[in-house]
Amino acid sequence: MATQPPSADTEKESDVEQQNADVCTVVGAVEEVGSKWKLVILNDLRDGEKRFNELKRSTGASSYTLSRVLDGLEENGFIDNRKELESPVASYYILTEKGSALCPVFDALDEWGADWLESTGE
Amino acid sequence: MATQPPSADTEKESDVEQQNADVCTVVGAVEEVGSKWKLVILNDLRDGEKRFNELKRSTGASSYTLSRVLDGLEENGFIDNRKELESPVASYYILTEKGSALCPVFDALDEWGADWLESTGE
DNA sequence: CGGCATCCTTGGAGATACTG
DNA sequence: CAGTATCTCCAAGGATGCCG
Repeated sequence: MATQPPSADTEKESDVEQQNADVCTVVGAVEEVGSKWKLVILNDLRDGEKRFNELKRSTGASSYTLSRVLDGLEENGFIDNRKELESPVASYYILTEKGSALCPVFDALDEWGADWLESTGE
Repeated sequence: MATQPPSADTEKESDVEQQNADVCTVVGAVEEVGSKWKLVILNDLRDGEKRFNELKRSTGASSYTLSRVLDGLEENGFIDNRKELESPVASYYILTEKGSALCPVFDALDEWGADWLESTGE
């Protein structure tokens, strides 16, 4: 794939631009959910609906971080937020279709981890 | 593992410690390969052996970053480095077993991306 | 060609405190 | 309980330059 015409004289590092933006869907996927917390939180929501503080406990994220990541995930359509204004307010987070579609990824990750994480001597 | 006794009066955010370190293998896996470049590079190496500059082109990472991530990946046993001291030096990177074992993850990621990335309107 | 040393900018993320 | 607002810190990562 001669994607790089060698004719380019100004072949600086800054010239790569965004040619890697859509190399393949994996890259795109990574760009969207490639951060630690996003993965951790989404994986945590596989169990089903969870509350803010539940997630805080299970993931270990701070309120600040959790709030932000949750916000981002909702914006990108990975999760859905349902608020109940009853007693002292309760908001539940749950995976959307888009988010649930990531389950195979987590399964694969889980399987890999089971196979290699232990023997690596963390 | 009741690491968090609800009876704790000093329930500060800093008390969570590492109870999330081994919640499940997914978290562990994410800790190891949860960064953008690691995923991107590993995915790129699925095609087979590649040279430094090949990776630089295809991933769009700078030499500095690439070098570092590659180094980390090698340390963790994901990839293998073969250097040929011929003419102007050539080093090839290739996935190890451990690294190849991640392929299912990338496949899942790829499939997900194909399904959802386009319709999301990047 | 491969890749390390340096500088510098950004944002991810924790601590803490405060509000509805 | 569920956030939001700040402040701060540090690592990730890009740009450049240089060297084997």
